[in-house]
Amino acid sequence: MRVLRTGVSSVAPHPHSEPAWLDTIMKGDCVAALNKLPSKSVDMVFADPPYNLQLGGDLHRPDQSKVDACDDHWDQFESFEAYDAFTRAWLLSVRRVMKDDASLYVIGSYHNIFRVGAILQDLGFWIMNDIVWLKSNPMPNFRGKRFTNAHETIIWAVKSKDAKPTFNYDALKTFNDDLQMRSDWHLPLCTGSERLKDDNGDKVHPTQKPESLLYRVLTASSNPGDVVLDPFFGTGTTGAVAKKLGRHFVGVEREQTYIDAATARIEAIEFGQGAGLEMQKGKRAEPRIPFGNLLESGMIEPGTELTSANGKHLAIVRADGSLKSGSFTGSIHKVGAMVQGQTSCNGWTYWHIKRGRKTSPIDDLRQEIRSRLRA
Amino acid sequence: MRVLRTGVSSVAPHPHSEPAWLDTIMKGDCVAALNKLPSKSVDMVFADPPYNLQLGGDLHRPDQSKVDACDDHWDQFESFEAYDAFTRAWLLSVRRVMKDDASLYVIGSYHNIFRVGAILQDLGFWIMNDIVWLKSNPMPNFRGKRFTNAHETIIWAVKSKDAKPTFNYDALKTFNDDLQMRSDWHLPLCTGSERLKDDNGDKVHPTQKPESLLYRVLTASSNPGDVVLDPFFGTGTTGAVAKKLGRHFVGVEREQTYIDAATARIEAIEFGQGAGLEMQKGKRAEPRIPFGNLLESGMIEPGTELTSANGKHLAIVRADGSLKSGSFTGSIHKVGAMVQGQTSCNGWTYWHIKRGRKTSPIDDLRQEIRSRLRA
DNA sequence: GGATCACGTGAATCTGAGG
DNA sequence: TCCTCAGATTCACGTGATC
Repeated sequence: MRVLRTGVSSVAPHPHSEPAWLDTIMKGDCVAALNKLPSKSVDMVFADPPYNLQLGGDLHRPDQSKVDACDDHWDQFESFEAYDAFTRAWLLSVRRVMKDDASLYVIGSYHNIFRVGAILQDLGFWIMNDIVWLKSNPMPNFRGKRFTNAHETIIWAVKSKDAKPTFNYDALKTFNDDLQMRSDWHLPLCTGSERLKDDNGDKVHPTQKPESLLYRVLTASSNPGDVVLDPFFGTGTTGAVAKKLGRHFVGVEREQTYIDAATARIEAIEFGQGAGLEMQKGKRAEPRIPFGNLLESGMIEPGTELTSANGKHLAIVRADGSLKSGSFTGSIHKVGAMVQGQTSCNGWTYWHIKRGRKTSPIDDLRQEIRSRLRA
Repeated sequence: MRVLRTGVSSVAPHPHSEPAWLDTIMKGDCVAALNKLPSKSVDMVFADPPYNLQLGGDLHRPDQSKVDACDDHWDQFESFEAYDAFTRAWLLSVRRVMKDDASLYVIGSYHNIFRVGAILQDLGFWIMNDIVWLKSNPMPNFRGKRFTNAHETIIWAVKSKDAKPTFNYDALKTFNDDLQMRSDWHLPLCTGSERLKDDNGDKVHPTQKPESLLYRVLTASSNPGDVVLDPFFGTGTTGAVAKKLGRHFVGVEREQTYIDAATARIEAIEFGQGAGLEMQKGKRAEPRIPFGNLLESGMIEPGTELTSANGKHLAIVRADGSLKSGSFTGSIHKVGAMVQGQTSCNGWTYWHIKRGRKTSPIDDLRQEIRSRLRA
């Protein structure tokens, strides 16, 4: 097995003992190569498996005029069966090396993606989303017999229903001009200077994916320092973007031509690091401040009156940090829920306090404490 | 079996002896009902089968209102095996009644579409395209745990590789401003007055499809006078659009409530009244370019410094498209507002980037991406 | 009467830390 | 592993009331 070592490790050494396969391309068959990795060792997988476009040839028989539906069915079963076996094998290998909360992204077209998706489900993977990559510049349908095939499908799956994968929701929302990122991604094809060409000017790989696609996948489901596996490495788009974004990679590839192109490509990239890689964090990342802290710190006195935003509900703050509203007592959340007759409530944003002439949510006080803590 | 006869036949009599089932809704199980149709008797099929959604508990919006989920009994299956068996059964029944060159459209989501697609292939169907219906107004992801599920997938398949289905290429191209119709269709959900409501104002069917979707399907793959089958008729969108466009329909439906609603709906339509209408187009607004696109496309590197026009304020671009300026972080718009102490700001014109000796607003970069997309 | 705003709602596999 | 409970979380668009 040939192994590529890029300069990555010297730039960003793994904190502990760095495994030999990190930031390398393993040459060989996908299943055989993955067997050399420890189980539960990667944080994310991006897979661009063969689409099996030649499948059509298998279906075409020379004496097709005599083929009846039953024989036709048999032919297809045979060749789909082979693709399914291949798919099950690599998915099982990938599954073994995935950490329990790792994310798997698989891209494909209508030729193969339905089989991949069904097998994923059969193997116990849990689908989080399917995503459509809409190509702004697809190849037209020359014969005018179908719709222009203008998209590919990406399946985001995890190992089980209970997995808690990385999902940088706030980062993606900020990325998308403060709107939730949707399941449709409008991105151009890989063309121009990004497309790797050989000495003859021919494209090195027939289906090189654009870096923008990997950028979005890695931003969504990985963190700096994570290990990203690509079992069909090709010309190394996954590795290139991983290195740019400060992630480690490991690739598997059978063709030496692709390995050579990918190696040169990745070596020319600088490992990303620094403040530029920090991502927007949500409220959950902030330290938890119990409501009692507002009393301890003197920001609120026992006996203070809180109101709902519309002023309809009143509550008194008691010395232990509980509220009393009529016959209801309990935490800010519980009392907020009870006065509204609901099952849950975010007391921080529901209850308001009068400060001077203005009324503001007690969440503002929490923010003041948090900024004090940071200082 | 209850049979609905609409007024269609009197308006557009079938040339030969018109079968009793034409322009009717057959009540009952899909397979049993289809057994009563002659083989090779329909020109097109549109199928909207149960999606096999697997919902956890209740889901509430941030304002505490409860999402009215699709939890109907007909959408519940015990296992993937059960769903697969159901799918194989109805697809085989449909296959028998399809003419050799008939088109089959099946719509689904990631819960079921991969299984449907794989089974289609296993049964010998030939996939022509997969089409994505991009919803302009999907339900958001309220908990921020996934991408907004903003699309559904439609598979267009025929009975065999050799089938020559109807495809009204030129009509579609004309509809699409002289561009080939692509595999991504941007259409809004079925809402407003089009959505059927009962006396309580509740929706009659949880998953009524928009007529615009059927309009496009029927225009693409059928001709006036053709017979269109919908084995999961629901509230009859397929029948309604078929009648408007001068196609005959035949539907199968188990629930009397849906049959009643569909009957009334279709009877109110005049045969062929919509045939001269121009097809509903998706909005072709200028594509929205989120700031993150500038990073994925490599136009801006993480760590780049942006300034306000007067140079007073600086900010660092981070990999996720967020800015960091002092202790402020967020989108270009939010940070622009914060550094100025204002409530809102157009980050595109506020922030500037140095390119060579010149400093220009980042909006210039956005324009470059737009022109690239147009090219 | 036109503009504005509050409100409702859509095929959804929708929490997680701590005890 | 289970239970408890703090507390985080939404976009587009149509309708109808109000100004």
